[in-house]
Amino acid sequence: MWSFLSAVDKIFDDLLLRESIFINREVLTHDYVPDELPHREEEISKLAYILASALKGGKPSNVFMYGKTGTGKTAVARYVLKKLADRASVIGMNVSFAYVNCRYRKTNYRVLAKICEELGCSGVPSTGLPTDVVFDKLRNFIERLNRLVIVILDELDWLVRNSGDDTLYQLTRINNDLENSKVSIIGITNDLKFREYLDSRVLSSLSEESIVFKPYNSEQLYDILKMRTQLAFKDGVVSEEALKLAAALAAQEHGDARRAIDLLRVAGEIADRRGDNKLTAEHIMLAQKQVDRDIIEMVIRKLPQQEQLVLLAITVLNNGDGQITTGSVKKVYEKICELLGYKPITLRRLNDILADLEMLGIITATIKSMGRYGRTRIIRLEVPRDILIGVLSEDEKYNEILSKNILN
DNA sequence: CATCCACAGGAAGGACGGGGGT
DNA sequence: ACCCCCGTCCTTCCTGTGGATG
Repeated sequence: MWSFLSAVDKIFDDLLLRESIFINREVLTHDYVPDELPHREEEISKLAYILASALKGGKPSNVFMYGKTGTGKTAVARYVLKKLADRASVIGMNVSFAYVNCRYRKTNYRVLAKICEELGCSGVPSTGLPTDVVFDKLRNFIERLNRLVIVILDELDWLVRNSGDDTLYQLTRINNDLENSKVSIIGITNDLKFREYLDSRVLSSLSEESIVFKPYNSEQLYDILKMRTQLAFKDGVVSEEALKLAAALAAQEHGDARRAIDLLRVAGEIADRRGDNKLTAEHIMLAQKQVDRDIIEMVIRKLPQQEQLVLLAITVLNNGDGQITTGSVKKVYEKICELLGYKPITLRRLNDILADLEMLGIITATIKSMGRYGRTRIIRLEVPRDILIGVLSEDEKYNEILSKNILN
């Protein structure tokens, strides 16, 4: 009894006294803008050079920034603009910024509404007004601001793919109707092919200047992690192997710094939870699995019902052998609808959903011609099946479908 | 070499809920 | 109270197409 109690006490003590290995976890979150951006000196000076004309009262050229995810595009933009704002306030100059991530606001109206919000132009509801009315409102507001306005359109490809480039065209021409103010646009995208979708007039005016961001290599990622580690963790808790492994893993993922930092943060959380006072390569390995899983689960949970049903059909088919085609998905999907009592959607809509799932990276689909036997998409699941099953089976009805063999 | 399969994907528009201006 | 506009899903109708087959 005596020893039992003390054992329990020990557990409680451990839990209560357990200290975090973090000193500042915020440093490893996505919104954190570091004071230094290692290995992006060239891009920073290029952007700074372009924007510098603002300080002399000119209108900076519009800039197009390309590069894969996690290559520092957004960080560089934020960093340089922060410096510009600091300098501008010293010399008593007025500059305003509007940052919009088009991935989450991919319609013309929503992008304009967000710009209004960022600039402090009130009276624009989330819906209800005609788009051109919002645009006029925005333009008049900017004119009254009497200053330079820099609009950052991050992940611009999502807007254009979803809603075309009309608003973009209007934005690039807004200066024609402004007397007292000027607008510069910084477009950011990780889709290099995206230029092809743009109207040539929009493209030429948007890419007066362009900056290409190369992926980080393993050593550069190591430097970045090292720097963040010093700010985020207590001294000496993160092992060298852990940092090297995280850098190497992220380097494999097209040199994605965001990924590397995510790995470090999640690994730290795992270590904390387990009460370990050192962050080792093992924690990084665990984090690697966790990070993938988290992202996929979140995406799938947010999918509209019909998209989930289509994904369910693909999951079911993925178990069988043979290629997954649009036709086979449709058959299984309709079977599922029948079993669950839903009204199935048409083939045309199904096509759009498949394209959507592909955009999200859940599947890949390549169009293949079978000659006499028609043309179809060959569909492949791009996420581990067990994760899909894990998320989908949270829903009782989906679980039922997954647990019985509905093929043939 | 034309044919023809099994779709791909554009265009137009409808239903519906959220939210205007007047 | 009225009508208008928007975004989201979805339908209907449609034209386009790579390449094995006859």
